Amino acid sequence: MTAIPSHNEHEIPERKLLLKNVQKHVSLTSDECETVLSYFSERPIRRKDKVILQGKPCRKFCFVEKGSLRAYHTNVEGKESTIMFAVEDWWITDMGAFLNQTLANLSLETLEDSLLFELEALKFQALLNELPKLERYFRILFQRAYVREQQRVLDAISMPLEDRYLRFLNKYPKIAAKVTQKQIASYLGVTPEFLSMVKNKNSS
Amino acid sequence: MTAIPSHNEHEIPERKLLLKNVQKHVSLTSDECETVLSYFSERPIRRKDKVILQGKPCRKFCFVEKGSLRAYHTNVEGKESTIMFAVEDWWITDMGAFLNQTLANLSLETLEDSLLFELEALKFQALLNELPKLERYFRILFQRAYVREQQRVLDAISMPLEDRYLRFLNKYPKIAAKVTQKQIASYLGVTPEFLSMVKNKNSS
DNA sequence: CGTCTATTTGAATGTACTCAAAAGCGGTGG
DNA sequence: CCACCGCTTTTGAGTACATTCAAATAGACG
Repeated sequence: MTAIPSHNEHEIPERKLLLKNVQKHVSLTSDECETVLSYFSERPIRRKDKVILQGKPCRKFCFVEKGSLRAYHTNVEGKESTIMFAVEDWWITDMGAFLNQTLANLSLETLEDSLLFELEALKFQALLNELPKLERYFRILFQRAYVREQQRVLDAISMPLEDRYLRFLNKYPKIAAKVTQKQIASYLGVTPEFLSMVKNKNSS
Repeated sequence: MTAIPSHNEHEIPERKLLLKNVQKHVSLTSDECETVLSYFSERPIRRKDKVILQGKPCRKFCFVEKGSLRAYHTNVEGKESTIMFAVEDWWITDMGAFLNQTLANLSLETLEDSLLFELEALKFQALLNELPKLERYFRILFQRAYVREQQRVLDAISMPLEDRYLRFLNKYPKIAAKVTQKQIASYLGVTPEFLSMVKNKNSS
């Protein structure tokens, strides 16, 4: 029999992006760090695997410890719209469905082999009750997410595609390097054909 | 000389939408209610007055006790894009500028005579420090705002204008009743001419 | 009542999509 | 290592969506 690698009791907390991320906004004792981690389950997951399926319950709020994911909606005609990408050190889920515990409106799939820290909806509540100081952490998180999405709405309704594309490249260079142009097109809300045209129109 | 109406020391807290709104998510003692109110300044304001000016500092986070407002961005060509409307019982500001204390990217104007409760940026921090339980309130507020904006992005990039228009009417009937069609067009990101056409195309 | 703005209508133009096909690229199996 | 396969990207023609500009009509407000 081979030895089964056991959970390492002496992990260096600094190596966990999750804890570092939380501690950007609230300080935690090492006891509190352990408490936080105890609410999460660590999950290695392979490229192109689905974490959430549109139409199924959405139970998890995911922190990306390693790797990258894409959240997208598929409409009745089968057209995909990408809602967000997440790389290392980001949170991702179908927040609407997660909060209200309704069926997911989005699917979530990995872009590469990844490592997630998953938080169940009930445990999310329980964690906030046990460590109320985390309310501040999540308040700041959602506040920023709100500002970002609002800016994205403004971009979508007020800027021409070329500007939006360049802005995306500029704002999220790490993401741009990992995803296909088709996925960027679906994030910007245009067809891949049109994005290709706009990109290449200057080089005649 | 006419008598100057003095602040009423015995106001019925239930009459304040602000306190009722907070208490939807966290319970407050009557002392805490007074504390909350002490951080705000009450401001009556007339129709079409500006609360925030694009390009100027953004100092206030506004709760609409009465009336309604519109937040919009004006681009270099002078085209306006409406970011949000707020009616009674809503919060509104240029959140990005408010948070980072940068110059406003949006203007905020009333649609009618209104009554605002204004919270200064520094007082926002101080209030959260004095009453940490409000972190939860704002966490929930921003969490929902995030979900709404994300849904709006999805609508904007995936649905035809007619559907988006009908959805707007259906989702915000109170707002739809108060604003012009031109303002709705600028919220949806199209010209008023085109919105008019789409609305009337079925009645040939 | 008069003025100012919003709404509607229409023609011409530009933006973005569909469908189809060719070219490029990456991964997989032989 | 190479050849094939599937998917992405590009290109192009034709069509639909959305804009600009202009002018007429309708409403709102003082």
